[in-house]
Amino acid sequence: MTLAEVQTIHCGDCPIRHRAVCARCDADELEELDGIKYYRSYEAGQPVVWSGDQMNFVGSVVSGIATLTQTMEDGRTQMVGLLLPSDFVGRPGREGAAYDVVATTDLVMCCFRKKPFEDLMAKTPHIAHRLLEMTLDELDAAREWMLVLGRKTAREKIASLLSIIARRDASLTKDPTSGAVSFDLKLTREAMADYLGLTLETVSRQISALKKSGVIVLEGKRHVTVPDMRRLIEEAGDDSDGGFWG
Amino acid sequence: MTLAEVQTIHCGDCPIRHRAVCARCDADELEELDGIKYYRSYEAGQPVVWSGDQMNFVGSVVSGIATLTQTMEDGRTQMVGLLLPSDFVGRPGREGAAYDVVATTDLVMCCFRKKPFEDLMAKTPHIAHRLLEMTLDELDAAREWMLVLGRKTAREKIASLLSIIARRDASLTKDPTSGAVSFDLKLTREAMADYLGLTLETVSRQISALKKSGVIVLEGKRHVTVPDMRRLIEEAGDDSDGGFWG
DNA sequence: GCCTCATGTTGATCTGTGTCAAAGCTGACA
DNA sequence: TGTCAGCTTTGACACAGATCAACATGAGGC
Repeated sequence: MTLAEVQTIHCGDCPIRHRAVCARCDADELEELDGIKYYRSYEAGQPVVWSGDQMNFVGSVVSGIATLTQTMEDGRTQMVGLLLPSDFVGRPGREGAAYDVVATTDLVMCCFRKKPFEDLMAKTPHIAHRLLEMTLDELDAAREWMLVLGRKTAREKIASLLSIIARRDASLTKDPTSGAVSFDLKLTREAMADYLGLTLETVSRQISALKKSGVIVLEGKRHVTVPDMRRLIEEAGDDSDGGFWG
Repeated sequence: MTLAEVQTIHCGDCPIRHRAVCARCDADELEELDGIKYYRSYEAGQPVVWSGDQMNFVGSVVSGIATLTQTMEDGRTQMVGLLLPSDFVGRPGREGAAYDVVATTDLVMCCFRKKPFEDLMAKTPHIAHRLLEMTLDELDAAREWMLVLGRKTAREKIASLLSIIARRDASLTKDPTSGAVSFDLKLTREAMADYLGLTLETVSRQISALKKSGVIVLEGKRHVTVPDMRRLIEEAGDDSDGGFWG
């Protein structure tokens, strides 16, 4: 299924609106602006927007996860953001996207084309304000990540990523007596390397090192338990009070 | 002069409005919203907002330059953004700023407090839209910089920074026959290192290396001439078509 | 002029991370 | 059951960039 073939389906009842656009407004605002709400579906691995394409819509993730990546000609790649449900992407009217957006799971987005989006912005100032807030949050997160990329050691980078995942991951479990936290790493070592500006070998080695010093406990390759979050945060250097994942 | 002592002066005629907030709207919009426009002045080196302070206003730079930096307890610092005239900063109502904002030259800002700012956003949707656009531009620039920090070599980093400065610097001169471009580097080697996640020694060495291979010509320490921009962009790996500086 | 201090350059050496290579593990599938 | 492919770990080695140190340059003040 190519980008061109993606179905565009009108929807009269977008489940995302209360979390995303309307998170701070009265319930049913959007329903009154009929004809401007759409779904789009993408399969895992499919590009949502490819760097250089016209990005002619604004979309909010309903379900699934997408990654934002930048790539150099020689193949070096850097992940620059994640889109989780309720996050936004898109610059209607902007020539050429700045980075690739790829669905890493099956993905559903609620999309607005240029004109309806501009109408929406003009008619509902509180939605415009909420969008600005969300964008500023993303900007803060991106800037925090710049410190990780520019100044932290490999070990600190891994610890930063783990502590941010631990804070953000909704499916995490917490042991009430010990306070230990566990979660599934949904990333390959290579994906982690792309977030952190490292090689996958270095990621693997540093995870082994954190395991050996007892900061984390691994079951299998992907299930992580953190016996003491403070210890992990300490390893991260400190940041870790907001972060890349929102 | 401490932050608390900064004068807050009502102004009825803010010269920045057409470049910043109103860049895409009819001329005199702001004049009709009297009583919500302010100036603030800062001396070079003075903090505008210190990380952890309440950031209780939104400000647009009228003149001067400020830097945004993040610092770790052990002193490692990473520059995460620049504020040039017409740029914005601030999150009214947000507890604690995410990073330090410091005036690096004498600085004048046009500021809005929380309430007037929210009124402005509500009453003038085209200004709200313009603010969103500007914030999205900054987000794109931050993400582009993440590629530089995470994946580029020292030499590529220097070339990236120089080509971005060459594109952004208003005071640059261009030789009409040869196409050579020259400008003054307004940054110390240390500041460049903080942008690029390097040490100042590495910055110095790589500048010398670029000079030796003829990509740039130096007069004194700070005046740079680029005989062939394509050559510099090639050295940068490629990105360099938007960038950190706006 | 001379001193001082901030900024910049260069050299020698060290080290963290990349690179290349081999082998282990796990789940899918025939 | 065996095989295969993708992911992960681990080792040996190389190298880019950090660190430590010495010296150069240039502007400002006396």
